Amino acid sequence: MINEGGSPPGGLHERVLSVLGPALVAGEIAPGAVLTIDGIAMSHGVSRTVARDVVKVLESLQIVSTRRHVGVTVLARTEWNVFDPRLIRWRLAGPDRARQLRTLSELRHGVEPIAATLAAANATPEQCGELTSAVIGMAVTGRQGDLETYLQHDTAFHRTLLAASGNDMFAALASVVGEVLAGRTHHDLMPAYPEPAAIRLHADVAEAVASGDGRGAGRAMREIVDEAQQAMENAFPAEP
Amino acid sequence: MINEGGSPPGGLHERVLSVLGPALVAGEIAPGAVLTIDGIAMSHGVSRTVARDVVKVLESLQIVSTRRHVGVTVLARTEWNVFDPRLIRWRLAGPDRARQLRTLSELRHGVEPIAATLAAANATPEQCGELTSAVIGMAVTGRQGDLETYLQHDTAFHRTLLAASGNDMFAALASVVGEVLAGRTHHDLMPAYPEPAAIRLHADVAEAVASGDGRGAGRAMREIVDEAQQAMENAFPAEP
DNA sequence: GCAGTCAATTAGATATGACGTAAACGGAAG
DNA sequence: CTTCCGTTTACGTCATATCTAATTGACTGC
Repeated sequence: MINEGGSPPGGLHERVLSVLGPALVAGEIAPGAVLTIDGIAMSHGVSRTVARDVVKVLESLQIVSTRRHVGVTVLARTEWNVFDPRLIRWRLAGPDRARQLRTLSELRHGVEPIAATLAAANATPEQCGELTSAVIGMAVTGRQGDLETYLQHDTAFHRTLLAASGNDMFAALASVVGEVLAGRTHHDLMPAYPEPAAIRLHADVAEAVASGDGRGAGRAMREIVDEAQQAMENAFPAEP
Repeated sequence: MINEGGSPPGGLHERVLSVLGPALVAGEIAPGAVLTIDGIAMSHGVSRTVARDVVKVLESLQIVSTRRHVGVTVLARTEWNVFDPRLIRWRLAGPDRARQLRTLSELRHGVEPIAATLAAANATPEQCGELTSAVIGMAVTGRQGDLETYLQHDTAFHRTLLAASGNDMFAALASVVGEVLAGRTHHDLMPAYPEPAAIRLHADVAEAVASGDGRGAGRAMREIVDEAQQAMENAFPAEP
């Protein structure tokens, strides 16, 4: 193929995936629907090789399953690997955004207090330093009303804390928490100037972690996520 | 290829994957190591097509990344999609088993109380029924010391509860919780006869969920997972 | 002697054609 | 009407060729 029309970014299959994936998670191709590899190849103007690659990835996300003579069947949402970052990104980009944010927020609500407690036992001195400098950054930019930079420090704080928990799976949720935080500030769910109380609580967490006070760290973090959860529920009221 | 030596199970690439995957998560092929698709194809006696499929899956798990002229690089563990059920299974089957169980147990510790609280608001009458019948099953088989059947009812209880939370991601953790519970009974971490107190707490959760008492459900569930976490930590003391 | 450039090499990415195989469908036989 | 077998279909796998990007190293110029 002589590359008709210019080929901008990464691999071909990524381009196809970035079309098919969102379409699937958005429900445009409903569960139970059946595609064929040749159909995918033709409708996207790529070879079977690429279509196969794409299907392999979707299969590994358990969004589809393939069977001979049947084709590529879209699975029910309950089968999907909803923890895959790619899937999360697609859902956040689609009509499911509000629901996904609520879901992630609830997950965060469960995980972060435990992570804080564990961090108090496992954090390295470097990580403690990162936590406090993140808190300082939050305090400074918060007073200035620079919400964007505030968000960066906030995200760094939570990422460091999750990593300090010493639990792989918690650490892997850093990007998810980042999404929730970003979603909040970019949806005008933050006051023009962050609550000094919120910053104070972050400082409490950092201090408790540094002094090995697991219970205290957990308690302070629980207050943080309680408040965040509240804001999220006010913004996106639960639907039936 | 005329199928030399008999091909028992699913696709070829699954067989290769079931060798390469465990080897990677076990650290037999250390992060930073570089493989080649042709090498994989040859060393497993399959075609490049199959090797490509395998690499695509490993890539989607973010265990490896491929770059031209370089090959297939094993990524650092921090990059891995540690929530993928396949990855979890491989780790549970390898030398990382104890650590993975502890990790999952901590995750469960965070998630289940929240899930119980949410379930109190969202559970359908059918789900409430399933919860109570699971509790009854636990009580009966517990008295008889039939730990295997007890485990089944216990697992069903937690699966139903997670599903009833109305949160996709919590529901997806059902298999993880199942692994933790199974790991516990199959490692002789359970008394010969389950604590009546534990069964009582499950009943409390079911009752609180049925009556819409979110705080009560969360509190009772927290006691359950606290106890479980304790047992897990006693069995696998934290290492530096 | 060092830096910048270009060509050769390498290995993955893609395209294509062929064959094998399992599953579903349909017609024929009992 | 049921059972069985052949046909069809679409994925699984293999093999080969070409394209493309990235690395390496030699070559040139300051």
